[in-house]
Order: sequence, then structure tokens, then C-alpha cells
Amino acid sequence: MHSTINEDLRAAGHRLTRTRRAVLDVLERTKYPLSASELYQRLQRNKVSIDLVTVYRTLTVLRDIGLVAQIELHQEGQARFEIQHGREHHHHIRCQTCGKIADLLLCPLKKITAFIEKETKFIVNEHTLEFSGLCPKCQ
Amino acid sequence: MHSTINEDLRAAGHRLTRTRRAVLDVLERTKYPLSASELYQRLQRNKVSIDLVTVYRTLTVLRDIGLVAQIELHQEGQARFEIQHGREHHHHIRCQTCGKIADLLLCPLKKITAFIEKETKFIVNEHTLEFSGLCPKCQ
DNA sequence: TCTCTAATTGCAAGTCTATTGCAATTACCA
DNA sequence: TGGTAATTGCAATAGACTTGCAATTAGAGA
Ligand SMILES: [Mn+2]
Ligand SMILES: [Mn+2]
Ligand SMILES: [Zn+2]
Ligand SMILES: [Zn+2]
Repeated sequence: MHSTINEDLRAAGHRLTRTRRAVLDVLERTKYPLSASELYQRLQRNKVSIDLVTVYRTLTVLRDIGLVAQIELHQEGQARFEIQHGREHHHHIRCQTCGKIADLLLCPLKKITAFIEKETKFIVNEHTLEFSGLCPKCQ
Repeated sequence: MHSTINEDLRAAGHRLTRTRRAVLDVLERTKYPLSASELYQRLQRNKVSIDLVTVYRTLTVLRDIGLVAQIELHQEGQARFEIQHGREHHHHIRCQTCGKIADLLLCPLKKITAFIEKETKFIVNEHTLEFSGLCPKCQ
């Protein structure tokens, strides 16, 4: 766990507690974004006893300071979270049959963002981009 | 209201009822995607008495046969719906301050979709793309 | 090390969006 | 003009997420 994580938390008036360490730890070791309840289940399996409410609150803090990214996939009905810290901005693809989520280590939106700002006079701060379809196994 | 709407419904074993007509009517006249409860409120204002549950069920039917598009904007916590029938596929931008939603009458993802299919071996069926930022008034 | 305060946490309850069960109503076709 | 399947309303339920509050804990400063 990088030392700047502690600093980032402190800078926002937060502490790096055992709970937050455990949440970051699970997210660091998982290769796809987890929902709050999935994260909760993994913590329990690891014999880390943290209330689901605390998982939600922890994710909110980590997201607000930018250590974690919140991802909402189409029609999933629940948010997912993955480590942002030290990783490149990227997007995802999800299988409509089995639910598998894979990273797309790219972002094709630089030029189109500039174009949209020019056309709409909005200032663009964020975007969401997700693909869905059938994974190799489910075709 | 186009005649093929009735045909599309019938083909899926549904009827074009007064209720569905009213829902489509409101959506046709609105320039941005509406949530179920916003739609419900507008129906009431128009003296059309339809239960909120029926609004949800109607939107599900219309979405499933492709007459209506379901849109989920980042962190909004509720789905929105807009007319798809007879309109071009497009995307949206939302103001983080006032919530204003504007159409982006474009889709920049043809090439990148082909690239992703080649790289991941997924078959891509859908994508979501939304931008957010500050509208001209809120800057 | 001790103390004090603010941050953190757990538990219970609440909120909000959306769904489901079921009986009553309605549309449509034979 | 029935008969039947689709539609609708109302009540209850589900599920994700949030809030209130009191108890606990972290850690800065004495
Ligand atoms: Mn990822
Ligand atoms: Mn639109
Ligand atoms: Zn991107
Ligand atoms: Zn598109």
C-alpha cells in the first residue's frame, strides 16, 4: 500500500484506519470493480468484521478523495468500485450473459471532448463509457 | 404518433392502449430524457390518471421493444427514458450543478468498437457514453 | 504515557427507486 | 357478444443506499 494513500487521507482530514486498509487491500487484489456487498462478502471471508454501512461510508470517502473510482454499469442496479490510485484512467466491457467484466485499457475520448466543449459551451469534467456484449465463452 | 408503433407493439403481443399512448405522447414532446416519476408528474398535470407502477411497467414494455431508450446517468440514482423510435442513436451531457441534460447528436464509437471486438474477442452489442460538467450558465 | 477531542464505527431505522402478487378491468378476436 | 389474454391499480415487497445516534477509537498535544 503506497505511502501517499495515508497522506491523501490526512490531507482531507481522514485517518487510515484498519477498516480502510482492509477495504483498500481487497480492492487492490481484485482485478475488476466490486459492488459494496461483494466487497463486504470478501471482507467476511478474510475474517475482517466490518459492517456493510461502514463499507459504504468507506467507499464514499475513498471515492471523494480520488483513491477509488465508482463505476455504474448499464442496468446493473448497483455501483461498483475499483482502485484508481496509481492506475490509468480506463473503461470496461461487461458480458450480458455471465456478467464478466473486463478492463479496456484505453480512452478514446480526448478529441471528442474538445469538440463537445466547443460545440456545447459546456466545460466537460467527467465522462462514462462502457461497452456490453458477449464474452468469448458466452457467444 | 407513427403507425409502426402500433405494429411494433402488436408484433410483441402487446396492445396500444390509452395509457401507452399517453406515455409516448409525453416523451415525444419532451426534449430530454425523463425519469419515471417526472413522467408520472407530467401525466398528472395533463389530467391523465395513471398509477406510477403502470408508468414503470409501460416504460419496460416500450424499452424492451425498442421504442424507448433507457438512460442511466452517472450518480443520478434513477433511470431516464426518451423516445428512440424515429430518432438517431446519440448521447448526452449533464450539468453537475443544475442537472440540465443536453443531447449530443453524435456517436464517436464505430471504430473503437471494431477495435475492442478484435482485441477482446467480445461481441459488442451496446455501449453507454455520457459526459458531465458545467453548462454555460453554471460556469 | 495520559488526556482530550474529533473521527470512526455499528446498529437500527429510514429513504428512494423499482418490482411483484393479485384481483378487477379492458381490449380484441373468434 | 362472449371468452380470453393483456392491462391496470393498489398494496406489499425488494434492494441499494443513507442517516441518526451513541459507543468506540485514533492520534495530537500535554
Ligand atoms: Mn477497471
Ligand atoms: Mn436524447
Ligand atoms: Zn475515458
Ligand atoms: Zn453511441
